Amino acid sequence: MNTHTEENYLKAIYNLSAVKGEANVNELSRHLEIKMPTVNSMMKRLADKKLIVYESYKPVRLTTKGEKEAALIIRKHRLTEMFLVEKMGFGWDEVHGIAEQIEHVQSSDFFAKMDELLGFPKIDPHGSPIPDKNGKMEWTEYHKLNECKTGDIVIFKAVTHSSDDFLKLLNVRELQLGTIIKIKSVEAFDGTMTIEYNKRKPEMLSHLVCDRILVANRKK
Amino acid sequence: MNTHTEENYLKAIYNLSAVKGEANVNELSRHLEIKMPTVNSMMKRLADKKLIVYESYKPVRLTTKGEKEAALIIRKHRLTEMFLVEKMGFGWDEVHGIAEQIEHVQSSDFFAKMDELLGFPKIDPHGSPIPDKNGKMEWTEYHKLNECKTGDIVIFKAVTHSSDDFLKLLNVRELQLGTIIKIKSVEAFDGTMTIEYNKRKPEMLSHLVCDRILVANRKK
DNA sequence: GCAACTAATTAGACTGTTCTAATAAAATCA
DNA sequence: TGATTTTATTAGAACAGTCTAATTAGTTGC
Repeated sequence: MNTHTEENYLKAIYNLSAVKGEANVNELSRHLEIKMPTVNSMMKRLADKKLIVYESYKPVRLTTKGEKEAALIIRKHRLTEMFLVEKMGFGWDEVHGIAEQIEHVQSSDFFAKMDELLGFPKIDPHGSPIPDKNGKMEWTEYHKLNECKTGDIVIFKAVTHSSDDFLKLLNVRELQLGTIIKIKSVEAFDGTMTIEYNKRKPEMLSHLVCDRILVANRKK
Repeated sequence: MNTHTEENYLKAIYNLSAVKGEANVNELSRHLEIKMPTVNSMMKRLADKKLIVYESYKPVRLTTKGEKEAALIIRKHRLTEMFLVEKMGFGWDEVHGIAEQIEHVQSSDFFAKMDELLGFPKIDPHGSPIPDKNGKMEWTEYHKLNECKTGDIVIFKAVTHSSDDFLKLLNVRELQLGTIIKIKSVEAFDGTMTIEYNKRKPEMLSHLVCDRILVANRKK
């Protein structure tokens, strides 16, 4: 008996927890664009339902049950994104908002069919892993482009944020998942990187952009 | 700024109006499985928004505005049903419930893409016409199987109800849209029809079933 | 360690959507 | 036409989800 609303709270807690293992009311409020007192009262409700662990004035954590529910919503979201890109011809910068609506559809058949038609994908169009039917998810060990040094050659594997504007910036520069990137130089002052790929002329990427790009060393 | 709820009321009024041009509170209540006082108060809200014409103790009618909104929701519903059947491999008996959820997605791009991928279909998997982007819909002149006489040969064109059970009954009997049906006899007492099609042995269909099957004379 | 700031909570209100119980109007039918 | 049944309405309550304003608890910086 999940409401749309509850699912959005769980998803937000899940995403924020990914970094620190917990989320505080203030962050949730900003992320969901819902005022703090509202978030606060919802935390009590989620705690009553044993979906989160909540004590006054402390950050919240998902319970095992809450984590599983959140992961399954994220599974639906990411399967949908993949379907929209692979089977319907949308761009990776167009699918987030649509998937946010479709993820709330209550029909396991529907998502099972997507999964099957896609050949049981492990990642979404942004390189993020798709949790399995039990809510288990495996993050391959990537690192941020930011953390690379001059001379490194790496493969673009995923983005950590999927905002329209960010993805369009990458589109314009023809940077796609799988692109092999060579770091030509790193500006000491502000972290701006100059990179080369696809035999194009060098591109410069700001620190903020490099912080949102995940890469793997060029082996496999 | 349509809510999910409002859309469901409009759709119900639209569907009930198809027959008589108007709908009363009692019917709406049964159809939506929402109690009469709730429906009643919603009628006032819809009237305030100029979506329906409502006077106490009288049936409601959609305004031009309300009719257009309803038709556009039905467009989304039927496009979705067609997509689920044609592009995802669902059966015509499986798609109604899923489409009821997806029809509320707010993204014209999403439905435009479906429409395009489907080659701009004019009918849904149950033979019902899909309203165009302006909410205009054309019903070809079909008649009920019920109204046919012994000896008539007709083509199965559409169903007037899409309940699971009804469609499964047709599945079991291999009755599909396009099937050419010959009426062998009609039972005078209860209207049961004996029909023949696809070179199978004759089948008997109850009056209720025949009432929900729309057919065309066998010309075009 | 206190002042100032930030984060979190409480209290109370409002909207949307639903309900039940009671009442009233309209329709039916004998 | 008057009694009965059906349909519709009003009144009032409830819950989910949101808000603002006021208060309290923690945190940070001298």
